Amino acid sequence: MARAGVTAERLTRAAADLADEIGFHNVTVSALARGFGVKPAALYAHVQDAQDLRIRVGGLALTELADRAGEALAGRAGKAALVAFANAYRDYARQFPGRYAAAQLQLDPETVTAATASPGSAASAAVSPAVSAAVSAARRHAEMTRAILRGYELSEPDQTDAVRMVSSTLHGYVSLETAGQFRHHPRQADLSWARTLDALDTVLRHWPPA
Amino acid sequence: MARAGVTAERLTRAAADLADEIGFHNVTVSALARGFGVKPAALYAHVQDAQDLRIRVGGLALTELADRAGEALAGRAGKAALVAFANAYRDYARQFPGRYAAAQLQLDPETVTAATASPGSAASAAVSPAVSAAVSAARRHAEMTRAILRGYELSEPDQTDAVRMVSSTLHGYVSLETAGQFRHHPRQADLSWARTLDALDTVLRHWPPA
DNA sequence: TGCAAATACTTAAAACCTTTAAGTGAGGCG
DNA sequence: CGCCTCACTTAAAGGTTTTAAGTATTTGCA
Repeated sequence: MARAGVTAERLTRAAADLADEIGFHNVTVSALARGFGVKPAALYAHVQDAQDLRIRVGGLALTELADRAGEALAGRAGKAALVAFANAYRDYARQFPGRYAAAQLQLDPETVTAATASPGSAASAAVSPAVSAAVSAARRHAEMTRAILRGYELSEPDQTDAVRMVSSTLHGYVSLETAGQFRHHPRQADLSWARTLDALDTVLRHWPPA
Repeated sequence: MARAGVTAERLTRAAADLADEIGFHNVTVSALARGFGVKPAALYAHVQDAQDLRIRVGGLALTELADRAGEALAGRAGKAALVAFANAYRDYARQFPGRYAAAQLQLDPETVTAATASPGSAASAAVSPAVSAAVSAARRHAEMTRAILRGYELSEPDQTDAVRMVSSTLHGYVSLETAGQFRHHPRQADLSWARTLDALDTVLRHWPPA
């Protein structure tokens, strides 16, 4: 009975890799156990349950994505920052579709609120560490998006509105593109993407008054 | 052995209702059978399999959404059309979260390509009718979005790029909002939504040259 | 060094799920 | 009236998650 050396981290990474191969929603505890040459029940020593595992993969993806986006942002400002950030985002989604799907995991609202409310408080003690990690990675994304907008001199509440619009457009585009929605028309998705970023830049420079 | 009167349509509607209640990915053939007071195996007389059922729900949602969007669009042009269309979209997603999730179902690319290539051809005969319905409903959405842009006098390929940007922004916003992403900040999601639509209108009126 | 405690893994089992195949009964139609 | 179709049931195989209890290995400490 040689030990397989399973840990929560290795499990999460294996799940992420598997998700990129066969699709996030096809990843099962059983398949993962097979990959480690171990019985399914063994995994429950490292991970609370299947949902916990999924959330960990989501957290991993959000963290990796934030790291790449952060690198892309380094030393850039204005439109260059926007474009580099957006491309990091899109490239990641195309290279790691399973991870990207995991990052979009809809945590149930109450859990998110609890984790957001007061980190380290009694209320958030009930929240699993995986959820906290995912939520804090999501916050990093929001902060980076806000950092990009510093180049556009928007003040509150316009800045928040603009952060939401930029996030929406980037996420929406990548999401629709990977869903194959842009394959109905011959226009290359790369070109539309470039023009969409041009348009975002334009509207950020000329943000309409309320 | 009284007949329960199950049909594919009733099944689809029940699945959609259940999805709105308990979440799309929690809908099972078994739960659905229980709702009809019938054994799970009975449903396979009306529906190919679970995936077929999911695609039907997606098609139903896309169709309902297209109907509402179409009504919202009637008699409007320019920004009024954009706003009415966008609100129809967002309202639907908030009122029917399970259906909306079903509409986002990622059909696998090859299937979509087959259904898109040549409707009614030998190639698409292999595609299930549910897939065809979903794909054609998706096309209706694209056509309506294009209709909105007629008010902005964009010519190809700008029009296609703009269609993609608008779709992305609307879908992305609704998707992030329902995922609870906008709850981290006190700014009301309704207000950011209105400003996002203002911004979309602005950029469509001043679409940047290539 | 050697023993005890912690822990990685197995076996076993319950409770779900999907799906196919074969059988039964009821309703519609000639 | 009898037959056929078709909605539904029963039966069964095979997959999944998850808990509980047992076994063996590694760790850590005296």
